[in-house]
Amino acid sequence: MSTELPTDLPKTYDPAAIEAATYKTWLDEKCFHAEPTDAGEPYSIVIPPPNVTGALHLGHAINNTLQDILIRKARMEGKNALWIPGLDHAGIATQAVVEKTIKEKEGKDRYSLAETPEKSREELVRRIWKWKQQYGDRIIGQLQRLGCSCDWDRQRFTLDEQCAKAVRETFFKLFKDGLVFRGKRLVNWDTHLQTSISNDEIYHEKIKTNLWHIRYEIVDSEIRGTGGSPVSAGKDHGRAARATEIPNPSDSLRPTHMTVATTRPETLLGDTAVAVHSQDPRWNWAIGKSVRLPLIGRLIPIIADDTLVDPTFGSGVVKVTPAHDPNDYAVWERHRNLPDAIEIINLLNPNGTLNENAGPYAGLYRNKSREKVVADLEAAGLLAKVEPYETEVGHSDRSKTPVEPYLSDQWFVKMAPLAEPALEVVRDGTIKFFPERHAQQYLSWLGEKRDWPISRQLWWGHRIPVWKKHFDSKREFWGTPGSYQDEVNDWLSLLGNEGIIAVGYVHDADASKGLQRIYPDKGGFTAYVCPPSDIVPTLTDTQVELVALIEGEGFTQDPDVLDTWFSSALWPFSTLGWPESTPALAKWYPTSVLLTGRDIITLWVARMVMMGMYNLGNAEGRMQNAELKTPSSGSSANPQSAIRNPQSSGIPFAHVAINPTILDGKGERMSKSKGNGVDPVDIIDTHGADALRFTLATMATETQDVRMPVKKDSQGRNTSDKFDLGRNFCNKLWNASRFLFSNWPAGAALPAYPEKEAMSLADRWIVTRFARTLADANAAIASYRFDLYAKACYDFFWGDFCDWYLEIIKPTLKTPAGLTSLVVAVDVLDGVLRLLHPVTPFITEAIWGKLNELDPARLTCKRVSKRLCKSDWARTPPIDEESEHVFPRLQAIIGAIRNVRNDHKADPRKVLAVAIAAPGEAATRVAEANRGLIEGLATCTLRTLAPGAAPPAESVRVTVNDDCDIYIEGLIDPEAEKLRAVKLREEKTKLIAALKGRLANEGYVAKAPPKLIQETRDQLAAAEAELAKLG
RNA sequence: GGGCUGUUGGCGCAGUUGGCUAGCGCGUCUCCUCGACAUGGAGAAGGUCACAGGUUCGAGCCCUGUACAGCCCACCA
Repeated sequence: MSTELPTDLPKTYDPAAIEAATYKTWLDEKCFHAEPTDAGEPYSIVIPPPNVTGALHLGHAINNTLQDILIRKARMEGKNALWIPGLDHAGIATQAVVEKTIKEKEGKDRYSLAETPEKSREELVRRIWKWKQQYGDRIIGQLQRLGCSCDWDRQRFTLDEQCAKAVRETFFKLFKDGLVFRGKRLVNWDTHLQTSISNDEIYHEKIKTNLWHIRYEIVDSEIRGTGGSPVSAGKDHGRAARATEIPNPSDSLRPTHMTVATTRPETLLGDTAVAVHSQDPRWNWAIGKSVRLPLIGRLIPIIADDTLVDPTFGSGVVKVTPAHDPNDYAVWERHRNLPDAIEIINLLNPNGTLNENAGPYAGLYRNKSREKVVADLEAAGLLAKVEPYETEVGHSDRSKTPVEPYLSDQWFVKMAPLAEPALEVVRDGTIKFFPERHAQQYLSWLGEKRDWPISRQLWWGHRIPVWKKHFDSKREFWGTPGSYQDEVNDWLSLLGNEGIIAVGYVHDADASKGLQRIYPDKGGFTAYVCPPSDIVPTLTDTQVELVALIEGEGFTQDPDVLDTWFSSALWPFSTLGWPESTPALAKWYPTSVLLTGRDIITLWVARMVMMGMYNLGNAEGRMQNAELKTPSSGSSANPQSAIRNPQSSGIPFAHVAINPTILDGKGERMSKSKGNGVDPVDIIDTHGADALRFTLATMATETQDVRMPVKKDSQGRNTSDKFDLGRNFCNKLWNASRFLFSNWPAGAALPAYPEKEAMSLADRWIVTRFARTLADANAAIASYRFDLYAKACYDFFWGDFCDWYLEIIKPTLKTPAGLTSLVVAVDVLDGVLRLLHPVTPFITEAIWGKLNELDPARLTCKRVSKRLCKSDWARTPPIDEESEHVFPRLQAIIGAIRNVRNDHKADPRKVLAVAIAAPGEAATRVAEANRGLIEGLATCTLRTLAPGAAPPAESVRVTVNDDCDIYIEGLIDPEAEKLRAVKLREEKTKLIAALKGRLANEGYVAKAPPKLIQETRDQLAAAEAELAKLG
């Protein structure tokens, strides 16, 4: 492997030469594998499982790089660190992609893959598994190229057996607790394929049609109640202002009709209300009255809905067809539990024809029904106006036919009881977001507590473990062998030979009542049963006999599958073996942190918290929840009890770190569907994995998105100059190491680390700087500021270590005296390698190997493992405050001399004579003691002068550190010198004016901290002294 | 429509509880191949911190408003 590096390292770092071999070594030596019995406190992360839809892009690369930084650091800190990798089956997206390729290659749709529908389903699922294998492997390959230190022995897939168990357990638990229910939902219905489709599969087409204005007659009778209060979601619409308080037109002026405009007149057959704005004086007097529905004469209420209705638009009246329009459906939902609740009427058959609710129009297709309705309206004189109109109509991507909003029965999860505790743990700080502002999105979304529709009309996913059977009568139900009602639990059960094989509820024939715990009575009903998860933990293989028992009774399984996010929500514990109580679960749950993008805070993060608390919160956790909800009641409540124990609350993680979104050069989000994703492997090929990782880390600021302009290289790969930053840094690291190695004493081990007294000022300074850097880096990573971590490393290594320290020790390294510095330098390099390893694992591991090769005795030290990834995190060396204070003064002297040289265009090789008049004896001694350092870096010969001594003739003066004069001889360029003096004088004059102004401000002198005022005075004095010297 | 973010030298970005002459990388300009590195070294130029108010002794930072750009979610009878 990489330790077999050639003794003469190549001049330029070549990532390709070491990356693959290094990664293989890590795998071979199981460096990333963790066992619950391993030593160290637990530290764990679960990967946000990438979709198997396609390959990873840079957005995944940044997310996984940051996770790897945390895991590698934790591992080096001696923690029992586990990073669980895995993939998401991504229901809709994956099935759509595979169906599309089948359609393109074979011209078949999913129903015609085999002779029977059931066989076609099996065939499609088989083919998607094949796809999953192919893309899953590619994704894993990408993660490994990136250097991710996942425990590959624990790889999971959201559709694998273990995840299936977690899904079954959770579903049954929810079902049993009455949190899964059957409800109505508008879906996008493809009437041609007779299936629902997702939003992604809809394209919009501009259609020229008409806007029909239809007159509805106002009827004075109230259908129910008083019309209720205006429903308003907007915070500004005053609830206080009642409709009746608004002055109305006098009765005689009130119109007798309302005119509504619609592009779909046929839907009026399903209207169940018309809505107006509560503050609209034209109409609010009518709230609570009714209108007569044209053509069929049904009376429907006039309601107020300030969310739906924009009083400034059109007539200010909107017809409400809850079953056939998403907005109108929202109206129905909003009013559902209010006095002015409205009906919901479905007009559509699955094939797109109107059903019996459409009365005389039943059986007609969309266009035919529209024509007839319009004609009938016209005949009845109820058509006020017809104007041409252009609108966008959603079409199914597959059948190319218009999509209908269609009311269908779906399974839902009741959110309110699950959401409340999940809200509480974020509100009370048990779970923290980084950056904090992202908590807001979580809270506002979860706060709506909208029930979660979990069934999907797909074949790829966890099939819903519910079987149903329709019974015509109670008698028929009791005729089913093994069926009985459970008196205690209030549900029905089916008995097999060995006990209960399923429990469930019955569903009233009246669909609007939903699923309830009622017993079959008159008429027909549907019974829904779910086999308990302890006897049917998965729905595969071994459980088929039990399933057969249920089906033997004439029950059929729901054809739908669960929403992908259902299994994703269980990810933090399903990956650790839940529902079994495994050692891994005990050790690593809750996980330490979740790193993800902000777009899935709602879809994923919130649901993981909910399901974690629901499934793993124990009695103690729940009790604490209860206490928190009523803080005033407990007189003896001590403040400590408010801090919830993460273990008992069941939360899946305490920290949620949100990484920025990567946008392309045009500012658009990278995604597979847009095709603008950049494969990280392309960047790894052009720049190396470490360069990619390092650069991505510097971009992980607290901002919400970063732009990544990419270009094609000569071989057609995507690349970007941005990654030069990381590549150059790696090359610098490589060469600095190479330099130290080339100065290694031949065939000898290094001497012991020197005592402080034996170290030079520069030695002590660089060690101190490293200590500061390490502290900064630790703090940065602890707060998930990966950019600050990378920057601290970069500035220290390049700026301090290479530019200053190595340049200082370079001339002396071959001398015996220089050996001390070499020892210090190598020790700092050792620390730097540890510090950088989490972000640039490959190159640091390679250099580490070389270091061990040169100094095998190192390996006997406890802190050094043969592999850097298994070695200890850097430890903090002592701080030397004196060097920290003095060394920058020497840097300033050198900088000033270099500056003057450059201004005078002196030959860089010309050794100048320089005299320093340091301000005091101590300063003079420091200059003397570091004469070699100054002479070397400023290319000069140095003598020191007593303060105030006469300056050498023909010299250029420059003052640094306020009071240290430097005289540089041998520069004969009066013109340049004059320019310099003029510029300097200008600067000082300006500065003096500013400082004087500040001190003249009475408020400043009176209120600013004294230390600050003194500083200002000192500066003023120095500036005035300098100006005086300039003459 | 709701939520969020950004606006700092040519470009891409830092700037942590307000406090010295606002930093970094790329690019530009001058000089340098002297044995770690030209994916390099030494230096330089370049910014009234989007705009308008306010708070303060003091504002890139805090408050209010405006403009522009963008992201996420929901989408118009």
